[in-house]
Amino acid sequence: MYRIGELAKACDINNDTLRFYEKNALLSPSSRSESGYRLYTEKDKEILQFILRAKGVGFTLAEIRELLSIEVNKADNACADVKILVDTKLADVERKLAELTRFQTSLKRLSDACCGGEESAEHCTILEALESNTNNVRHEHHHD
Amino acid sequence: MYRIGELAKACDINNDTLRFYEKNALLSPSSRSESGYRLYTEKDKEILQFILRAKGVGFTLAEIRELLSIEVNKADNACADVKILVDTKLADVERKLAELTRFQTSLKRLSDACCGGEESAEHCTILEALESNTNNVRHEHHHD
DNA sequence: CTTGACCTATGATCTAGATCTAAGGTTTAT
DNA sequence: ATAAACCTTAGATCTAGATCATAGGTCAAG
Repeated sequence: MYRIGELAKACDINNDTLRFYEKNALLSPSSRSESGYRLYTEKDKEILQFILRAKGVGFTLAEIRELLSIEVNKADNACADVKILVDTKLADVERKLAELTRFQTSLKRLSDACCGGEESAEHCTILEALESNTNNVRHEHHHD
Repeated sequence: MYRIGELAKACDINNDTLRFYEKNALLSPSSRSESGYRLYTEKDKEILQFILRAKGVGFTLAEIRELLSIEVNKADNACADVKILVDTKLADVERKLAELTRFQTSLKRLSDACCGGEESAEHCTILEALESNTNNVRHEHHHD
């Protein structure tokens, strides 16, 4: 069992952030002490770590609340609803993955162009690096 | 040449957001009309689209400002500085990619468990789905 | 039994990012 | 030449997310 300060320190966040997450239905301590202190279990800690990771990749707290609410349960006929939610988030994640992969490619290209190869780019910005692998996406150049 | 309203509409954002980006050194119109109207070029539009995509994958405006400032120039001896910045962002992107890939795996697992296979999970949450491919990362289960 | 480090609750403050308000100038169409 | 639809500026407001301030209860150590 962790008290609020212990859990906060273990996960490198502020005590108040834990109270904030509780008020916003993201994570409640499994119990309270006699005198009202919050008591968090190991499981609570895992949920918190999930929240922090999800935040780190750009999910909003509202989205994280949804993710945490997912309960795939064969006995439950709300299964279709869950599947829709999961598949929506999955599409979201995959869109981000695709976009990030483009950034990765561009940044690699810039990194290589820089200081490295003797006769590479004479002048290159992230925009140009990105453009060179994005032609087929959206723009129609009508430069005639 | 786009006027502010035209560019905003084309990119589905608010006029005020463009003024905000200008004030915050992210994107300035290439010129002004006689009467002071902002005039944006096609190039400006590309920068804006870059900003919007970068935002979409979780870069802050401050980070985007840095990315836009990257100018790999062989004639410029600040090249080492640029490389450090680029490589820092690259590491950042790759960390996000790894994390997102884990979410993708977990969500796929949930999606498959749900409604699909007749005898799959009886009860499964995102946490459990995530744990099952994260054992080697941090937790030590001592359930004996 | 009191000091200091912790905890409680409520409500205010801060930041980033975006949008809105107010007071007025510009352009286009009638 | 005037109404409608734009544009300008400066500054206020809003949201999400987090942190701080205040006033007080709890608890371990001296």
